[in-house]
Amino acid sequence: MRPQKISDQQLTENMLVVLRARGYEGSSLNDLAMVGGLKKASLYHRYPGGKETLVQSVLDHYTSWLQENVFEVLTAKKKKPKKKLSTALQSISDIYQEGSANCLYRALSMESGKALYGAQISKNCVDWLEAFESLGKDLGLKKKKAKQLALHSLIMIQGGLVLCNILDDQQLFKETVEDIRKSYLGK
Amino acid sequence: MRPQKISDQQLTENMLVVLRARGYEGSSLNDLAMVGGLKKASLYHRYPGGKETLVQSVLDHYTSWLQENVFEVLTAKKKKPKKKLSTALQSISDIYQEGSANCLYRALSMESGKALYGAQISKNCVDWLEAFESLGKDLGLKKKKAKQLALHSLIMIQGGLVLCNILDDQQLFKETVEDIRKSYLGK
DNA sequence: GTCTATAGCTAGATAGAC
DNA sequence: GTCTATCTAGCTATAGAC
Repeated sequence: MRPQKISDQQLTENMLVVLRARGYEGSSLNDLAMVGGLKKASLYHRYPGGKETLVQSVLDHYTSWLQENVFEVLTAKKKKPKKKLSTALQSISDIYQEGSANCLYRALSMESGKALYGAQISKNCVDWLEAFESLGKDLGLKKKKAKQLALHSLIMIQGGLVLCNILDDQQLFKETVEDIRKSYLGK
Repeated sequence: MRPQKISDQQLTENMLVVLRARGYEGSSLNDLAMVGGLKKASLYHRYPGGKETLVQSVLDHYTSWLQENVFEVLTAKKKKPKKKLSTALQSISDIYQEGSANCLYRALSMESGKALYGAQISKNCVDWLEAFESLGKDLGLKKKKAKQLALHSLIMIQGGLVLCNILDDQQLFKETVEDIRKSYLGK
């Protein structure tokens, strides 16, 4: 048993960089192995199921991070909603690197990835919507308005990321996040 | 000289379906030939430059359509702005098939496609923003507000398409388009 | 203008040495 | 646990028959 060249955690994070930028078909096992300093055959030791399970693992890691740092923050009891919003938006800025990094859900939603991961990505987006809806109710909004704002927040984030990526303008993403904050604080 | 099996126009439109759904890397020449009822070798007769020029041609066609049916509509002189907005939004619903079809710009903005077409896609998005800004001014908005609404419109369309695609909910896209209309009509 | 055949390469995946 | 070597299938692209 040789020592691991790179930890599972670090490897997953490095592969996430490739996957969110190039998508499922665009990311070769060669690419994914290289960012871990490995040869592709080594990936089959860690992921015996091949590319499909490898990407699944990265997707699970990404989703866990969002659940912990965004969804659970927003649905926490006995915390001030303004503070929860602020923490969640900071986490969102972090995971998308101020807009310079894509959303993995979107990267894996081209037709090939969609067939494999579409169902769970869909479910994860529903979790996003429910978490933001919970925040809206916490702020005293009616259910319908809370639902609207939640949907609006996710549309703005996804659209902001697409445009920030195309126009190469991180300021645009920053403003998008601020617009979401204002929409909740009623300004 | 044998007769063409399929017109250039029809072939381009069929290949657009593949490209917007699968992106650059995800669309093989086999796939692209098949939707035209051709073999891939035949594509090299029409596109001697290979895949890169083929996709370029589809992208140009797509951009021309947007310019004619959205941008030029919005910047037309001597037309009522409310009517121009209505026509442009209908065209947008049409080209995205009520949300069920992706934006080609987004599909080609994964890393591989971005290297090839990123510059012109960026320029095309700027054209979108300028066209909607022109509409805003036409409706009597100040320049800053007109710029804001234009950016908001494109973010909402892109985000709405991403979410409509992930959640498989066309009603969501319809509402997104209506939100844009309301944002211009001040409701 | 379209086709078959094929070149040259890279993809995902596996076997087995160390 | 990682590696080299290799398999098969698919990719882009080309040559040449019809």
